[in-house]
Amino acid sequence: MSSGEKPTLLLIDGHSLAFRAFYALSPDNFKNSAGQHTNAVHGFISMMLNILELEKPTHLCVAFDVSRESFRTKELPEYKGTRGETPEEFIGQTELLVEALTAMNIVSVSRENYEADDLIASLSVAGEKAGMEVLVVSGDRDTFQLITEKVTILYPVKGVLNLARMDDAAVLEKYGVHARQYPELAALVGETSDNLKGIPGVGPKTAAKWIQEFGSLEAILQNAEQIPGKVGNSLRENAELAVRNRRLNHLLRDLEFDFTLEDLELGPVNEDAVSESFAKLSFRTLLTRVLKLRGTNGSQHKVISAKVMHEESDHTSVIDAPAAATSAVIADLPTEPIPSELADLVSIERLIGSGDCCVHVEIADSKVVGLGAATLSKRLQWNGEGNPDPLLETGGFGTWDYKMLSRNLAGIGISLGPITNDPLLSCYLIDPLSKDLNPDAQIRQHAGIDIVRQDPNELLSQSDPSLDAWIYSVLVAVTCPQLEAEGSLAVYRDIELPASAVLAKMEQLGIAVDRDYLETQFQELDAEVAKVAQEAYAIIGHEVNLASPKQLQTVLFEELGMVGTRSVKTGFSTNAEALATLYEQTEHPFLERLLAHRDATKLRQMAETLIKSIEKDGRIHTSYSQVGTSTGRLSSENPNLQNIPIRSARGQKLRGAFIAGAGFETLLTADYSQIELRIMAHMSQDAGLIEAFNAGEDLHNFVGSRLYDVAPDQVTPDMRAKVKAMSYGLAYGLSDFGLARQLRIDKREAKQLMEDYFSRFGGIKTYLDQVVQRAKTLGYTTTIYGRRRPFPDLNSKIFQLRENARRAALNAPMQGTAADIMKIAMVNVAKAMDQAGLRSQLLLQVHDELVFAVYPGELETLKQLAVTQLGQVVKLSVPLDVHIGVGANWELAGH
DNA sequence: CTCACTACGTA
DNA sequence: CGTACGTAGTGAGT
Repeated sequence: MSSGEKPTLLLIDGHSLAFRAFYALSPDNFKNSAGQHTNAVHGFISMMLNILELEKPTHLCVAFDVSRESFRTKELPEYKGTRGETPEEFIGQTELLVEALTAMNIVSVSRENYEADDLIASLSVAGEKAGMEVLVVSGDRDTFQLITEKVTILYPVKGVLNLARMDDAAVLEKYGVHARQYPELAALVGETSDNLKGIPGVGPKTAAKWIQEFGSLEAILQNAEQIPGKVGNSLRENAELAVRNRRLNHLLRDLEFDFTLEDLELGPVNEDAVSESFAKLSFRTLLTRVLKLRGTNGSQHKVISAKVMHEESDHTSVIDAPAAATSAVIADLPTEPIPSELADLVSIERLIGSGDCCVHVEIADSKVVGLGAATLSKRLQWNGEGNPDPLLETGGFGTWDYKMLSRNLAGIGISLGPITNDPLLSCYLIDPLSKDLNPDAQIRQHAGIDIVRQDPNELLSQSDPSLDAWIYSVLVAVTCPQLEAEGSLAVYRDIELPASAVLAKMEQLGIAVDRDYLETQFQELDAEVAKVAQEAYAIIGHEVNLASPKQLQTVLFEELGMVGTRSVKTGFSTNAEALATLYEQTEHPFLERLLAHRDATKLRQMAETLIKSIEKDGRIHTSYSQVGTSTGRLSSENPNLQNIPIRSARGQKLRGAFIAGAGFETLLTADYSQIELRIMAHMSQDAGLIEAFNAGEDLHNFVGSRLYDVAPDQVTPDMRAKVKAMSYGLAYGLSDFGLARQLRIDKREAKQLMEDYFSRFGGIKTYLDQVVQRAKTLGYTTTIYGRRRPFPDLNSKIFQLRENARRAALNAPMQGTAADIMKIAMVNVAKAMDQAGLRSQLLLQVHDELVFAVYPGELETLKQLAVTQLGQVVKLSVPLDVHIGVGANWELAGH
């Protein structure tokens, strides 16, 4: 251990980690020669080594429970009583683990009557007092009470390999209370895993709210009379439960030990001892890792890893044949040794030859820690020496999920250069419905190659970036010719690839938001929710979970005796449409409150989600999924900025939170009006619809005038609404039934409307029928740019499936073409802005709308540029109409 | 803890 | 019995 480093004490809850390891690895795969299971021991050591590697602690101690009995079970016999029997295969492994730890010179500790957490708590305090940083690995949230500036909990989340760093900020973020308050929250809520019941009706949210309000559990209990409602009663009745829980979850911090902190220091290991111990356990791969990580005070030269052997050569070491971890199939592919240095990779052409080079990058601790490059026949791997960043910034290679990599690299100050290929995108274009868009699944599917990622004896796979890079190369080599054969290579090269670079930038920019504004909105909505809920309860005379369709069914259709309209699986629907119908029938005031409550909770939740999404830069960075839809559209997530309310006045106010941000003048939106209907007009070549778009008249008025044989200015709002619904519905495969339901007219009238429509605009029907027919024959639909979507269900014997497929098929070319056009527009806009030297920024895409931040002085230029670029993407039989909006925020800039 | 279901916001 | 999405809450299951 280098003396300059800050001493760091790592404390591990032995059983907690051993159990996780036990469930992560199959016992069947891990037995020693005596038939004793060793999966928990193996997994534990592997995970421990992983933590040692990442955290580089100087001191380590592992604490175990002696048995289930402790002073806590003496007070409360049922404490932790819900824990099931220890699995048979686990028995004996703790002892083996302690032995192995001893062989590695690692101190393990346990004590009669105390739990491991008490030992950890006491050691943690001791370590902190001695000026050390302390890391605690424990799956027990009670340890959160130990968190201080110096003490961090590594808490296992989802999966074996993930440890969340819980410090005070993380606890506050996740639970809404400070770490020191966490046990008070747990005392109120209860802890199922410890068999501790909490206050009935009190969940983490309520508990956090109270703690925030009163400051402590004690204060809450003192002021219990002030707490209203059911939960208030519950609290008063069960106060002693909380007190008991708090007593039980308090960890002892003053236990003393017969060793000193110095005894916990990690030093070199005795190779023979570890070797012997691991031999008993039949572990082979772990030995290498231990010795490499810890160093040995035994014979120095026995352990030499493959990579070390090459170190003498240079920065980049040639990898010999693909690692043993890959399947035999890979060995069939030609490999040749390439003497190379990092510099050779920078002049990428030499490596590529006629093939395509791909890279795979691994990032950890804000650094590039792994870099592999490959063509079909060559694999190079960086060994960690020298700086690979310039290579990445030069670009000129392919990689999987450029957009994600670009964002991750940007996060650590590296700007990824332009790329040549992204097999994620090519695989998506081949099968936009694919459920498993990951490299291993795709190479199995497209090239029949099975990638075996890890030796079953190894919990933590050794990373092999060049293998990943090689997989990408294979995928590029297989999918591009297929795309070419299908006529969709241009969609890949000219649309998706360039769009991914534009999207990467948009994601990184994010959009500025006004946090105070959003918080005010949230507060208002929160008050409204509470008010409306109380009114609703008063009307029906009792409380009910207004968010529970099931409970609402009881209230509406049993207690209030209403007659349901639409049926869903659980009974009658309680959705807004059904409630509206019920309201027409009964005018019951409860329905009003319920609808208002739904509205307000939905908006409140959105406001909350948005607030939580604001990053340190004061902006919201959504992620666009370029492979998330079957039609070619984008989707937006974390948060979804493509469904921010606009229709209702109250909802629209949320848009006011999105602003241009410091240094920018205003927001500008550019949207295509009725783009899908225009595409329908073009594709169908229906003379009536084409004329409608070229007439310069309001579209729906024009169509209405044709349909009802009146002058355009004689079309009533009612007529216009019907025509509009009809026009849009067409593109979705709307039926007379659906049209009738939507317009609340009878089916006969709806049917008549459709017949009239088709008699005036016959080309549309012909076109739609032809789309479906073609899709039935070919098995897929295409957009005008060649994007395909397969339709396996179009010939299904099951009516429902076939019908669903039919409607989706007739819509896909229109929605897909619109998506293509918008993506091209984005690419062209970005390019034009660049060429014009504009400093304005493209920030968001919402299917048919783009949102820009306008740099001071660029408003007119940008307006012109946007109109031009969006409008001239493609020449159709009807013009592409672009509408511009300008305003200080998204609400004002909207249309 | 995960999943299906219901609900609801957008284009 | 209208296409395409993402998110959140409930309640029943593991």
